[in-house]
Amino acid sequence: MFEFMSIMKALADPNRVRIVCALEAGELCVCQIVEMLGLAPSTVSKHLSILRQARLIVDRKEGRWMYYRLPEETSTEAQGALALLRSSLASDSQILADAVRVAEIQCLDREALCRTQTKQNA
Amino acid sequence: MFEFMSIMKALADPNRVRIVCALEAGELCVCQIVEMLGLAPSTVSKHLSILRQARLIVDRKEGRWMYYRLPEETSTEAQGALALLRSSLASDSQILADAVRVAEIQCLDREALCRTQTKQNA
DNA sequence: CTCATATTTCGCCACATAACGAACTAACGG
DNA sequence: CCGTTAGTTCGTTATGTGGCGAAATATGAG
Repeated sequence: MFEFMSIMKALADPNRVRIVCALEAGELCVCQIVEMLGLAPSTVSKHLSILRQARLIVDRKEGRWMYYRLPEETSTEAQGALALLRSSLASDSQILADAVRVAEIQCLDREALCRTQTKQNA
Repeated sequence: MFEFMSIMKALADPNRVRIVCALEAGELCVCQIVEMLGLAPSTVSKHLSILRQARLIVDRKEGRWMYYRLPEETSTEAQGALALLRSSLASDSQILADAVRVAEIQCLDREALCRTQTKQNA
């Protein structure tokens, strides 16, 4: 029950749902998620922490950057919840708009967002 | 997104999750749910209202009593969420204990149960 | 009609949570 | 070393939410 409740509470916030759905396309670093949501980095970091504790996302550190992605393996409850998100929001307008925005952000990265990242993305 | 969020918010409270799971066994009237949760009738009524707005439960009025049950037909999102609850909490200790308690409550005379509550509250 | 019963609505309080900015930590480049 | 950059943690604030009791509503009994 406790684990299930932490998953439900994690997914009871629209910004956290948007993060999870954005990660369907692949891993993102924090600054990219910050740009997508238009929230302060500290706020986004808190959201990511809540999603990670619910085992809905996993992280990977690479130098100064922190990358987040959906887990390959996690609890049955978390997998079920992720499947529910996928089936319920696949054609949601907000989620689709976010996907477009994320694609733009990944291009913008080369110019301005994370300057040092230009080498890696090029 | 709005509908999905209302479902997630509805299921982000353990007492509401307990209500939905209890209704797996069949419909219950408000006073039976009140007895199971041990909360004030006004609190339970609010929970039921939130679940109903999320289309996770439906109601049926019979005289002075209000019966709640799981919907035969509802939104795809709600169906998926109910399925997630079923698969995630089928063997949860709290949910199992509630099922036993509900069976006990159903054996009691309904009017006697409500009369007892009234006297306790008075 | 009036009274009792079952449920809901309202008003209030305590606590949880989402947001921000500031301060802190970690990693890289001089 | 130092300064810069990416993230996190901390402190504060505003809003949301769950709880209760009292009042309101609706129905049935007398």
